[in-house]
Amino acid sequence: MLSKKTKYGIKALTYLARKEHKEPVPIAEISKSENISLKFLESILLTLRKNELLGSKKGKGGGYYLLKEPGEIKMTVVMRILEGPISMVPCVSLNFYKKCADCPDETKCAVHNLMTELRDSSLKIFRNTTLADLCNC
Amino acid sequence: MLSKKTKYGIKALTYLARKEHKEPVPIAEISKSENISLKFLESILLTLRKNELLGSKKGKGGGYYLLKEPGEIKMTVVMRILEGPISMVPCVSLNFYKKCADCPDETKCAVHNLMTELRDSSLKIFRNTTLADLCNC
DNA sequence: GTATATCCTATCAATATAGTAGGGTATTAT
DNA sequence: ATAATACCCTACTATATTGATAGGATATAC
Repeated sequence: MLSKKTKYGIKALTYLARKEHKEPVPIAEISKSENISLKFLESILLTLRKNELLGSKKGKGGGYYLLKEPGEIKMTVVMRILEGPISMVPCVSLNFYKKCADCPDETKCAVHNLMTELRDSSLKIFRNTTLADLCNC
Repeated sequence: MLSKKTKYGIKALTYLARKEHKEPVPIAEISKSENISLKFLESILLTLRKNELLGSKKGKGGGYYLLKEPGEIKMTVVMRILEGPISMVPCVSLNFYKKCADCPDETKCAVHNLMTELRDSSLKIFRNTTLADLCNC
């Protein structure tokens, strides 16, 4: 299952991307528009800022804004920040690889091979999709 | 993340599929060979039996066996039994559809559209992969 | 200085996961 | 028949994650 964190994060990013002007958008505005709990959204946007997807401005007239053009933001990056590894098992992860304790030979493991295929197809989609693509829905 | 339940289930099914003869295989044998906790594996095989993927025979010389040819068992079926819906969000699920409470228009939802694409590519893989394919690793 | 808004930490209830424990029941070989 | 084998079922538990909520600290515009 996709976590609400990721779901809300993508929705928030899309909301920001749809704004043509680059002025900071307050959390409350996104929260209201997208029906997301304010405090929960706050922590999500904080994560996105710490991972250098968003910039922020404090005080009156402050809020969050994209640091790059929507067309420059790939979903691989977004997914890894919010949801974690693209792979469903650590033994096929490119960025978070970890050997299975129970599995003597990865190349002969059915799970490993199936999940490798799955990861490849997921990666293909996430790599070829940017925030800009998601705005044209 | 893929649950251990699914991981172990697939490994067990593959183990059974690799046996050429059709004699029942005791849980203990699979458990030992695949390094899976006996009791946990027991509950997994029980699930697979209840979902008509496996048959069982009690008593001495008993055990579990496949009810169909490995080439007849698609991974869509296996995954839905063990892991649940293929889709990462209910609003794009074919078999477990549920509308999102927070989302007024699915067709304009970035998450919905991204996850639909993802589901399609996952389905394609699971539909085109049978147990027989996983044995040739 | 006050209203606005982000930033940061801590807490919490609910749920799922990955088992473990222990016994009960059915079947089969002998 | 009976002992051995293996399935069947229920309940429990420890741990982690999720999806929040609460409260205050800090920065900025006016």
